[in-house]
Amino acid sequence: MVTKGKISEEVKCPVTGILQLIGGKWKPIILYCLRSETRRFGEIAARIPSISRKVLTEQLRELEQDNLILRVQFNEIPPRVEYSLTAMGKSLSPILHEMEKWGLENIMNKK
Amino acid sequence: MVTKGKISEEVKCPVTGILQLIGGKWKPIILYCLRSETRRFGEIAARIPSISRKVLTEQLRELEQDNLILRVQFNEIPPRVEYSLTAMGKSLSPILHEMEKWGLENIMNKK
DNA sequence: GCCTTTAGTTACCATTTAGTTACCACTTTT
DNA sequence: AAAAGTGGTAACTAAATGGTAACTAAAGGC
Repeated sequence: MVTKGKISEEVKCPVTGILQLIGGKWKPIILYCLRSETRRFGEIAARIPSISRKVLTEQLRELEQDNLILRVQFNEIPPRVEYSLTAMGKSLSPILHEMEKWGLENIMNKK
Repeated sequence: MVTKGKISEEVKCPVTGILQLIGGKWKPIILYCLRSETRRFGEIAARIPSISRKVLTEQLRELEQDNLILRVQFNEIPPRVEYSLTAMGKSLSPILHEMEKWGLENIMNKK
């Protein structure tokens, strides 16, 4: 148990704080994928082919709990679930946009 | 072995690419810590108290290999090592700056 | 009757990442 | 003689993350 005491000490660092929300391997990509559109579970999975459904489910749940995305479930058969960004999720878009820009400039045209 | 094939397919996504460089739990904080100044190993460790020396060493090595930071070793006794951002590392600053801004607005004044 | 579709859940295992503890080398200070 | 200071490394353990396979629901198609 290291965390409890240290977090409060370190949350002087705003970067540490945000990493607790979007610091996972997949979360920025998921948010990036939802940046402009509401998408169904299957659509997200199709756009991020290497994520497994289980992990996608877990990550979406965490993002939902952190109030970054909204999950709307339609009780139909077959089921339909739509995900979209909340206001807080949308407020991350400058970060994602900078990441996208950097990626385009530094990775895409180098390979 | 999943990666090889999928990476090339997915590097249409610039966010995926950048996450391979700065996606770890500590890397953004380390880069943020070096954003304006050259710092010694011990200084970085002091500013990020909950990271262990081992993990800090590992992360610094990876950042160095990815050409984001520069490591300069002075052969003195006691030894001195200075880390600073490379041009490529500095080019990440808009991202770090947006993260810092978001953290300040959304986390710091909420708690 | 069985397969398909969708968005999961559950159980279980493997891999990756992170953390702890002890220790080194070398000189100066106490 | 021993401790302090610096930037680590090695061996080991723990935690986080990722993956697979089997299962669910209800209606439609063959």
